[in-house]
Formats: sequence, structure tokens, C-alpha cells
Amino acid sequence: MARAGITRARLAAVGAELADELGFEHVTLAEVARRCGVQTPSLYSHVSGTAELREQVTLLALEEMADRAAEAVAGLSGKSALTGLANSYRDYARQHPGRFTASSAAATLDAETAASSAGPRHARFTEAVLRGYAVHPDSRVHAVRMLGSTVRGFITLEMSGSFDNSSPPAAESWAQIIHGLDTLFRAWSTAPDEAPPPPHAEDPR
Amino acid sequence: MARAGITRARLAAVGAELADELGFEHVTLAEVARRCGVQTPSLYSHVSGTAELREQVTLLALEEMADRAAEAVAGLSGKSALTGLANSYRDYARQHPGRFTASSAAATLDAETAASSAGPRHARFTEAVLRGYAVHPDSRVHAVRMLGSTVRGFITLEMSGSFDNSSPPAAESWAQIIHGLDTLFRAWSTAPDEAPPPPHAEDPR
DNA sequence: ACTCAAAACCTATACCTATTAGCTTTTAAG
DNA sequence: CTTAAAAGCTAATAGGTATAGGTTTTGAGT
Repeated sequence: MARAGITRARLAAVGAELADELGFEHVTLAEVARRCGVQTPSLYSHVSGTAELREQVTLLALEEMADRAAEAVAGLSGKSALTGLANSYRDYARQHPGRFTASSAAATLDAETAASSAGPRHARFTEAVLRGYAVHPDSRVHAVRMLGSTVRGFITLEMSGSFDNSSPPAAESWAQIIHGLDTLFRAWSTAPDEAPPPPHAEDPR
Repeated sequence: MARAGITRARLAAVGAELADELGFEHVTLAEVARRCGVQTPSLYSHVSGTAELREQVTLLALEEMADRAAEAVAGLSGKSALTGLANSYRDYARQHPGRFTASSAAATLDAETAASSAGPRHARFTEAVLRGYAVHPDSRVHAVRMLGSTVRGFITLEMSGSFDNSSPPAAESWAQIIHGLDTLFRAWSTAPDEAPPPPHAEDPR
């Protein structure tokens, strides 16, 4: 279709559209090439293969999400910030399901790429939100991880339709869960919650 | 390799091994056929295609996880039950990463299949655990969903290596997070936490 | 034991996608 | 203008998916 010079960035953009339309697993060199009005092998001058193409989509998604997260928490603190951050992710996932899925595939990023990606930015925003709660330093990382886990887990399950078969709409639970996190983080701000014994033995490797 | 008569169940089993060894996305008819000492087309008498093969692996994983969850919470209540349930999932994911990934792909199950799968069993175990907290009926579903989201989210992020670049080992956060959920559910058992206004407008479609 | 039909496999084939190799056409710098 | 690199293209291989149609087992009924 559209010929306009292939660039790495354009491949990522086309791949991202494709992901949202057909699902991240259908982001394929052949289809992207088709949409760019170019033969498949031509793409190899710009990306090393399918893996890198998808990686670019993943990085694009992480960037976009970080941008939105930044906007969402700007000037807010406490529960408003928490709500804004969480909603920015959920809204993004609803508007761009394929990209959100791509962002979950950050697993496949090598260490250097991951470090230079927007990944760390996300952690910083989350930390910023948590700072508003004055969470005790010893609990901060845990809170960051819990927030990330719960938000990503909920969105994933919601997207996969896991909540479609039980009665209250997912949105209601979402509100309650955010409320719960707010409560919990408030509690963590005072006492550093003495570490309970590890709930089960680590494999001693 | 081993010839012993192909059955749907065996395909699922071989597929599950394959998933753990190479990753769920490498569960392919060709490779399963190879491992069964059979030609690829022969599999079509037992499954309708790649999609159904993977679906079988997903169902197998859901069954296994439900079995373990059942064992893990048997005779326990309160925080012990919570910990046991959560750990049963995390341990399963560590021992069978590919199957765990497969279980996350429940999205692709059609409604009937999903309903008759082990999916509902998981919800029941979670509910059972929550019952030990005497969570207010109005909050129960939300608690179930939060527990599911947090546990699955954490495990996914841990598996993807997201926690590898910050200092306290993931296991420590895991313990803290379970502790946090315990605290929260205890709080939810008393007051039904008046519903806060929805944190943001639903799309009014 | 014998038959014969279904079950379980196989071969052949067509179509995708991925990837490599090597050629041709632009394009823009000097 | 010239010319070298950039950007694309064609050709060709490999491996996975899927369908069609044939052959061999196997076991149920007689």
C-alpha cells in the first residue's frame, strides 16, 4: 500500500497497529511488509528478524505507556495519583490491547535493551506515587512490586475475559482493588511491618 | 522416538513437556509429532490443529494447578491457607513455566470449554480461602479477583525477570505481598468498605 | 479362523512465513 | 557527472500447517 521509505520507527508503528488489530502474535514480517508495500526480505535491512520487529513494538508500547503514566500522575499525590496511574495503564490496555500484550513480552528483552528501555521509568513513576504515601523505605520496593503485579495482573485477567462469567462488572472490582491498595499503602507508611518469616523455603540452589 | 499409540491425552502431555522445555510458543504439531515418532499429519485425527493442541495443554495445566491448589489449602484457613494457595501457584510456575504460560492463555478458550474447565475450580478455592477471612459478601468477589490478579501478576513479572534488576530478591516481596493481602482481607472482613465512586468513567458504550 | 470396516498412520502436496544470498536501482555527496 | 552506499528486489531454502487420499492394523462379530 503506502510506500514512503521504511524506517525502524515506521516498522514499529505498523507492527503496533497490527498488534492492536490482530493480536501481538500476528505481528509478522510478511504482514508488515505487505502493509508497507514492500517485499518481506526488504525488512531485513532495518530489523534483524521477527524477534527484533516485535521487540520494537514492545519498546514502543513501553514508551507510550510511560508517557501516559507521566501525564496521569502529574501534580497528583496519594489516592488520586494511585488511581491516575492505575487507570492510565488500564485505559491504555483497552485502547491498545495488542501493544499492552507486547509490553508484557518484555521478558524477551536482553539486559542492555531492558535497562535502556522505558521500563525503569515505570518503576520511577510507581515510586513517585508511593512516595506520596510516605511508605517506609524498607517496604517501598515491595509496594512498587505489589502495585505493578496487581495492576498488570488485573488488566491481563480482565482482557482475557476471566471476569466475564461472574456477576459484578470488572470495573467495580477495579475500584475496590485500588481502594484496597490505597488502604494498604497507607498502613505501610507508618510501621515497616516486621518481616514475617518467608512463607516457604526457597529452593536452596 | 516412543511409539505407543497417540491419544489426545498423550498429545497434551507431550505438549506440556515441550512447553516447559522450549516455551509455550514452541508447542508445535511438528515437534510433538517428532517426539511421538509419528508424522505430523497423523495428529489431525486427534486434534483439529495447532490451536486445539495448545488448548489441550492449557486445560492440562489448569487441571494440574487446581489439583495442587486443592492439596495446598486442605485443612488450612486464614493466612496459612492464603499462603499455601499462593505458593502452590508460584511453585507450579517455577517447576512448569511453560504450562503456567499456557494457563495464562485461557483467553483463547471458547465459553463452553472455559466453563467446563478447571477455571471455576480455581475460583472456588480462592473463595474458600477468603471464607476463612469472613470477608463481607459484598467484597468477596473483589477479594477473589484481587488475589488472583496479584498472584498471577507477580508470578508473571517474576518469571519475566522484571524483578531481577532491583535489589531485594523477589521472594522477599512475595512474602510481604502475601502479608499485605492478609492484612487487607482481614480489614475487609469487618466493614464492607462503602463503595468509593468509580475511579473513572466507564466508556459509555 | 475369517472378514471387513473403522482406526491409526503414511505419502504427497500446497501454501505460509522466515531467512539468506546476491543483484539492481536510486539517490545524494563530491 | 560519477560513483558508492542505501534501499529494494528476485530467487531459493527450510520448516511449520493443513488437506487429500491411500495403506496397514486391529478387533468385533460370525
